[in-house]
Amino acid sequence: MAIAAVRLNQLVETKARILDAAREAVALSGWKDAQIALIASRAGVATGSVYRYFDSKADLYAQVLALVSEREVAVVAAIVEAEGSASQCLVDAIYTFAVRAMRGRRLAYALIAEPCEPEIDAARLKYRAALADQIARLVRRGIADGEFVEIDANVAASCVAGAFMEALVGPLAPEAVPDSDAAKAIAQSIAGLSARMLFRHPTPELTPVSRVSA
Amino acid sequence: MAIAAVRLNQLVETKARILDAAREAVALSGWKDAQIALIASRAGVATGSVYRYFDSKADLYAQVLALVSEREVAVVAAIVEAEGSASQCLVDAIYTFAVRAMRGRRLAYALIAEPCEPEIDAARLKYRAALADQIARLVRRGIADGEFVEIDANVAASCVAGAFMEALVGPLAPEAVPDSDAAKAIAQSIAGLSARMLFRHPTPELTPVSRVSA
DNA sequence: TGCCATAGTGAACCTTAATTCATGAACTGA
DNA sequence: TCAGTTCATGAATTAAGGTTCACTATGGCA
Repeated sequence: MAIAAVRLNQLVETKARILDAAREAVALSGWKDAQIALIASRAGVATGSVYRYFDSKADLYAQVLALVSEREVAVVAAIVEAEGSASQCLVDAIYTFAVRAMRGRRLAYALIAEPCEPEIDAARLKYRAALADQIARLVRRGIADGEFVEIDANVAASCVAGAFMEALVGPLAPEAVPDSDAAKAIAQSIAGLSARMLFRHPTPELTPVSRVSA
Repeated sequence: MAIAAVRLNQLVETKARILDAAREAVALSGWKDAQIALIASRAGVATGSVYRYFDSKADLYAQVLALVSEREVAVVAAIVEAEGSASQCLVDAIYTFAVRAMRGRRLAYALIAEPCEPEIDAARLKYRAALADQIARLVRRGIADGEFVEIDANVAASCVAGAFMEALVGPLAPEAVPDSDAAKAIAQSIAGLSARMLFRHPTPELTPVSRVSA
């Protein structure tokens, strides 16, 4: 007995609205606003309704994280797969990630660094891992092409990911300046440095190219 | 009206015992065991007594963190101040930090990466910052000596600190192998890579020297 | 039109530790 | 020895949200 399409649509829409409200709340003022009752009211549903769509608070935020993160990982993945030397791709990937993060500073800060409940924090680790996985692929390519030093790709990828994420934390902090020119300079420094650790030969300074589609 | 010396000693000792019990509990099984009642019983005092020595749970763990972290930061600081090129010091500092962390794997994991309550997490950030500060001093030295690329020392230090900490997380995970030979190799990779991003010239492979005193 | 499955409601309930505090013990100096 | 003060105790309280659930509203379908 199939449920009417209209009704199904309704369900999907409501779920999306809750996810949206949750994302917005975090993007606006971080984890302190990540309360079920608050999200529900923002989404225009009752508190209890949230539990028709999500098993728990942790589940809800795991899905929010997945939603946002998948987009970022996809952007990085696209650059990883793109034309160009591994070195250039790596710099571009990091630069693009950094620029995008700074653009949605508050949300990025929450998703990357802001102290939050252990359950949610655990979900963040998956995101970092997924990102590191993309980097690792690039590392393998660079090693194969002789551009990068020969080293365990996973260790290298962790180092790279850790480097640019940690360096981003300061600039992402809610009170930091969202200024655009300075931000670009910082992103460039971060990308240059983070990638540099892998270069086998002294490489002519690579100018990072933002490959942001939207 | 001075309190008798004996009594004062008693107080200091009790406080130390509570701190110790807290550290041990975390070192043994992480934040899930970081409950006041449990710590109190481990320390051989009543739950309420903990509050004679610490304002709150967060305060207690902030002090535990400070205690452990200060030691690590001091070890790094000593290496930062030591003889030798900035490059060699940097490699040594990271290597030593990594080796020490792996030695006290469970505790290091808890202090660096394990999901925990927001209040405690916030205290961790100070530790990271203090460590980054030490690295930053070394970066400045390296730049002044012409060994490192010219770059904002704080950004560079964040990158370096982020790189080796992130790369350590995997090996520090409670279920990871505590094996000693493999551990050294990993520590060496991490140190080599993390430092490499700063080198101006292709540097002959530096062999990290563990400068662990104890 | 009336039935029924399904979604929505939101106040009440729980859970889980942190925190408090009334009480008593112990030690101090006189 | 005795009053005064400090310290220890641990059961009871609090707090803060997450989660539940008995009830209502809705909309498709015969």
